[in-house]
Amino acid sequence: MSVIVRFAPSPTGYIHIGNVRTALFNWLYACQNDGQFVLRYDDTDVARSKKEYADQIAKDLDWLGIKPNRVEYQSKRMAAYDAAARKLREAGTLYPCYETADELERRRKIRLGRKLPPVYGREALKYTPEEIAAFEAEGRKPHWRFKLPNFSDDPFVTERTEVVFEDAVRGRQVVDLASMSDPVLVREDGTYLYTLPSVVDDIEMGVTHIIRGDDHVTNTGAQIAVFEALGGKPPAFGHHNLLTTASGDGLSKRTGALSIMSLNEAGYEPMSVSSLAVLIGSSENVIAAPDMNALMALFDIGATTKSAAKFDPSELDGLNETLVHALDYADVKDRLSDAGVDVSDARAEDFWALVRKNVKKVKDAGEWWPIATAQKASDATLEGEDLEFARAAFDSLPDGEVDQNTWKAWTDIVKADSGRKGRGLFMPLRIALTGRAWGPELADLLPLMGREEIVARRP
RNA sequence: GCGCCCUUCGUCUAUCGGUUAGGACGCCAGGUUUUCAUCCUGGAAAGAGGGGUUCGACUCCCCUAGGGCGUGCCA
Repeated sequence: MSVIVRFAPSPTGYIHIGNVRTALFNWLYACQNDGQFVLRYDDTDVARSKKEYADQIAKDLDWLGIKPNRVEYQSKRMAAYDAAARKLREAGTLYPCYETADELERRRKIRLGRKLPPVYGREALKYTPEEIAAFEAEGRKPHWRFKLPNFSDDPFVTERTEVVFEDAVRGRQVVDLASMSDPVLVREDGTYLYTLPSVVDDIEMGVTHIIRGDDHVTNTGAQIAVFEALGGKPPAFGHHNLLTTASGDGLSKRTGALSIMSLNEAGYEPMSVSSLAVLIGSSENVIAAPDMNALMALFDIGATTKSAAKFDPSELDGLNETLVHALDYADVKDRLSDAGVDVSDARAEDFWALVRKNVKKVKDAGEWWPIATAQKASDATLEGEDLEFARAAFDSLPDGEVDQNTWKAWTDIVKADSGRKGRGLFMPLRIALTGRAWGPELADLLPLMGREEIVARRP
């Protein structure tokens, strides 16, 4: 049986590293098993779902290298859900409830006050036809709950109350349905909550593995019950651990700075984002995988930890740096151009080979381009003895073409003239030439600059 | 409140009763670069607390503390 997985975001916000972790787990699992990846927008909540978000999610996934084999929108599949709901109503497992939100809230509080789990008491199952008629006469519309096959009010009737499933990361899981409320499947306005559409789609789309965050573990019990009520075979499950921020809070949808979109805009490589998202919280070392195949080789859903992992955005910097240091010119040419590097200049390729070791992001190379190739006023200032030293040094620049040997020849002369050496010798020259106290190898930078530029930078 | 899960260096983690508790990132130091960065080498750094069980516990059990998740007409 071929593997079919799905990533089912609700387009109610931008996705962040936590969401993308789930997407990547699914994508990698599908790739490892020669399977299919379905992108399914869970957009049944019409009030909060927006096309803008759905579009951005698609872009984000594409940027990361996730190419869905199939894209679906739940908002376009209402007929299938209607049919499923009808089937459940006929079987008597989907029943109408007329409580208002306020009433339910009141009951929850009462149960809480009695130190009881705040589960729905199935009051709606006991309505008389007269009561229902009265509700309808008031103009009240019902919402519909799924009757969990969990317990009976009759103490002599013993029904199954536990759902057991084997989880790919957490092992054998037991969910006690007795501690859960019958889930609402249909809202008062007739729209569906995610539970029913999700199960209907998983069945109809042939989903074989559901890989998602472990905040869904308890849900899985009810979902398996819905699968069975619909005559479907529950797929395999794998619930990965969740990420928390450094302060220990769960990642929420609104942590804007951590959205994939903003990470992209900040200049991070997609593979550094993917590497961190996939490898953190697993027994694999967090390293920068250069491409998706390398990451796939590292990924093992069974190696995921069960406890929440702290996600530190600054880890991205280190990962990105090692990735960038190994990037070839061809890989970054377009982006260098965007960053202000003149890629029509013959020096551009050498420039990249030299400067990549000194940048954390590809776009940072843009700052070095004018320093390396065009006259740029010095930012840093030299004073006193260093200034005098530098001026004298520039006057003794050797004649002839500036090549890779020039730096050595030049500094040998300057060293003999001034008696300076080491840091005292090089730092004033570096600062005079580049305006910075750090940067690429000067021996290689000089030929890029050319004689005119060097001379023009005499402080 | 109730239920489920979790707790090893700063961080992500390995260990499946007997180890000098290992690795990676970060950090520190040394080396290379006659400079900074890059690169190389080395180092410091951990079993939440308390009870058990056992010849022996990071590992098994219980309690406490801390954390995550769930408990929605959200997904």
